Amino acid sequence: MIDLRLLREDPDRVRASQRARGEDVALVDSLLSADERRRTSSTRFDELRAEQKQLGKLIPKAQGEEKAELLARTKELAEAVKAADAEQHDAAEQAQQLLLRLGNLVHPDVPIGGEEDFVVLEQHGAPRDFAAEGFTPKDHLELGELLGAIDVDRGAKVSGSRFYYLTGVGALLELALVNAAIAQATAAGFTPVLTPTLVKPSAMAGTGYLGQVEDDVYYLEKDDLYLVGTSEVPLAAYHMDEIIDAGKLPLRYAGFSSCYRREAGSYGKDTRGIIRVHQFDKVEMFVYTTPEDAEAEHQRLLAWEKQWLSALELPFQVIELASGDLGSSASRKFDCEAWIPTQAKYRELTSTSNTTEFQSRRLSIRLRDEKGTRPLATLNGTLCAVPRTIVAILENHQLADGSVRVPEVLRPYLGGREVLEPVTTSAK
RNA sequence: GGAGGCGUCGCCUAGUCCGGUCUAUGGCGCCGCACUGCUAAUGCGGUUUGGGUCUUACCGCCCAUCGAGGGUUCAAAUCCCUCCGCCUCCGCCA
Repeated sequence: MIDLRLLREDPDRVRASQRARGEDVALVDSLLSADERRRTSSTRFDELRAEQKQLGKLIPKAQGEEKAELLARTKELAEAVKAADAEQHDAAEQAQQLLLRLGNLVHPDVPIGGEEDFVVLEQHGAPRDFAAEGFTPKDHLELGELLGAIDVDRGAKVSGSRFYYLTGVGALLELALVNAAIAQATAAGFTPVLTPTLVKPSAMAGTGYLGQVEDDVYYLEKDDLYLVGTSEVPLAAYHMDEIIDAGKLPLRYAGFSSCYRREAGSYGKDTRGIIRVHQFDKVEMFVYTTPEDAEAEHQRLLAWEKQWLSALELPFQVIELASGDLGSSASRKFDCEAWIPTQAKYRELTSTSNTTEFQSRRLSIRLRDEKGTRPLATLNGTLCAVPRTIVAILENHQLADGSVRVPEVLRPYLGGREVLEPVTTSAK
């Protein structure tokens, strides 16, 4: 949600932002007139209500004919107040509905364009030359099956496509990744948090996930609850309806939770292996800070993501997403993409967004400082999305015999193991 | 799932039975000022949040806000209904 005052004072800026997103520009004018109506009707209600209160005070003191007259007058007034209240209510509701449809303001430095118009900012490490090493790399699923780490067949049998089991070293690898990620985050001052994964509509809407991506969200109708697609949701809603003392900022949380995504409209995409799945675990960084500090914090989140991928010894690049690919809540977004040898391309492993005051306005989270109370800024960034990280590790660190070298950062969490070996006896 | 109790402007709390004198009481905390070698103490004032109005700053004023939403009434913290949350007890259960 953006500031209505800003919309009134500088509608062109909001129009430009909507245009950059490829979203409805006319929404701005609908919103302007809805806001106008809201203010007019609320002023009218205020006036009528003030009169009603004034007259109401006279009634207990009045006597006889005078009292009867007053009662007749106030009765009339009560009708008018009721009507004005309904009108005011309706206008406010309508304005709010429109306001919730508006995306966040796009940061001025964001490249304009769609999904293909991202800009590569940096590259770290270099893809391995398997030809020079004398073997053809296996893909993550083949490796995962050799290692007894990944079982998609039984995942499909039990739960359907895009589900999987992590077994043996696969399970251990996830736990090692999660522990190492939480260790890095904790060392950086984050508070580790295990979150709910079922949330109310208010939490889901507040974080901006009930708009254009609503189809991608699992919903439990019987209980009116949503399964979160990321712990960003419960972490953002954690401080819903609160006012936070500015001295406590920034608040940094490292959430760990399962994430659920319907992946609607992705039929045929990434059907092999565990690149794109309906359920996965993820360590997510989430920060509440001042609007003034938000851009610097965004760079810090990106730096922590780079530190993590570097520690895993993965070749990756950093891209800045274009305006049309931001999602409604982000004003700016950077992804880190790791090299996937068998696909010969970089794929998203982490993503960090500066959502500025968009979520805090929707969730009614404010800060209090010497200037008063005002919305704060929220930011989020992936630290470790488990399945894709496993994909990248298996493929990039594989050896000719199908075993996989363990990056040093994970060894303490795998009992010192340096190499994951193929299992000889298949469980199948 | 069943029965009962509770929800007041940071925290605690008065008010709810019996509607208007509530512009919501008092204490604690916090902020400002005064006074005092310093600290402490004391005194005075302020201290929910949101919307609107106004020279979009200050001051002021108006309206809403007593868990949320409806209803009754000229008038609701107070009466009625629905929902939410917390607590106690019973039942079931990993």
